[in-house]
Amino acid sequence: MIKIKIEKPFRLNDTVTCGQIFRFFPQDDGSFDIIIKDRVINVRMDKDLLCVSSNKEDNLKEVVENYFDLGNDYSSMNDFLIKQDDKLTSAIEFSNGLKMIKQDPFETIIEYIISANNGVYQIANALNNIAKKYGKKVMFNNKEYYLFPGYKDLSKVTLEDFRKCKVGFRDKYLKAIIDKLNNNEINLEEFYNLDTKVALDKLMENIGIGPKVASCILLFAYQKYDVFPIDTWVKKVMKKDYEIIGEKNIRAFATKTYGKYSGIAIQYLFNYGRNNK
DNA sequence: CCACAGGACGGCT
DNA sequence: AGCCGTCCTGTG
Repeated sequence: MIKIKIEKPFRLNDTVTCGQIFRFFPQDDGSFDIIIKDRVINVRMDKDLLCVSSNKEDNLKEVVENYFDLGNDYSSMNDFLIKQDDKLTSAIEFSNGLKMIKQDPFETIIEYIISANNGVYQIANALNNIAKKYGKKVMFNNKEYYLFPGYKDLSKVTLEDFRKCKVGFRDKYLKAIIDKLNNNEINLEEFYNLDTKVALDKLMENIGIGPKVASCILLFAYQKYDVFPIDTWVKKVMKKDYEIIGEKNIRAFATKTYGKYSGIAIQYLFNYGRNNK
């Protein structure tokens, strides 16, 4: 067990539950079990301390600080967004301390391909099915967990196998990108350094990845904050609170107003919206 | 049993 | 360029 002193605003609960990640497991004591790449962690806040335990203690502090982006201060981004759109003021005050989680690129790609035309519960279910079948089993606090498999582990998985994991018609999308990765036709590392527009186009060359999915991948795995993933929820908010209708108009508004922090603005809007119906 | 919710694709204009 | 039927699973 390690304890990390929180120096900058951090809201663990909202950060975990606001829709960035799917494979987290709330515990009875209010803590979360979360599967991060090659380990399972348990996290909870105790005043200004983040308490973390894991089945794998090495580099735990570094891994957790990086995962929750604890080293970055979001206050200048927040100031920028409020200056651009004062309607965001209450959302940002409400969500202060919401962090952008840094996720594993491969898992993020699979997560969001599965997310297309799908509900949160089904997405989590499919991911857990895949992990249980093809990922490494880990015992943690007497509970069984499964790490998410890498693309090499999934190279032989057939369309029928994926269907059994309840991914539905997205089976062929998963197989296509996993084959490409195993044939070294895609380099997951290069997206970190690509310009957002170029990276979006490159991701969308893959079947099953459209504008929304590509934006989510860049936002959650590659820290590209200038994307604006437009889903039905965003469309509703834009219509209701901003009287803007249509993807094209929404995108133009977001680019003009939120600019390089568009993706963060969405997180604040969403987190505020879902807690204040 | 039917309606609906949730993005991307592909065929059509 | 834009519109729309289709894909699968789960819920109400």
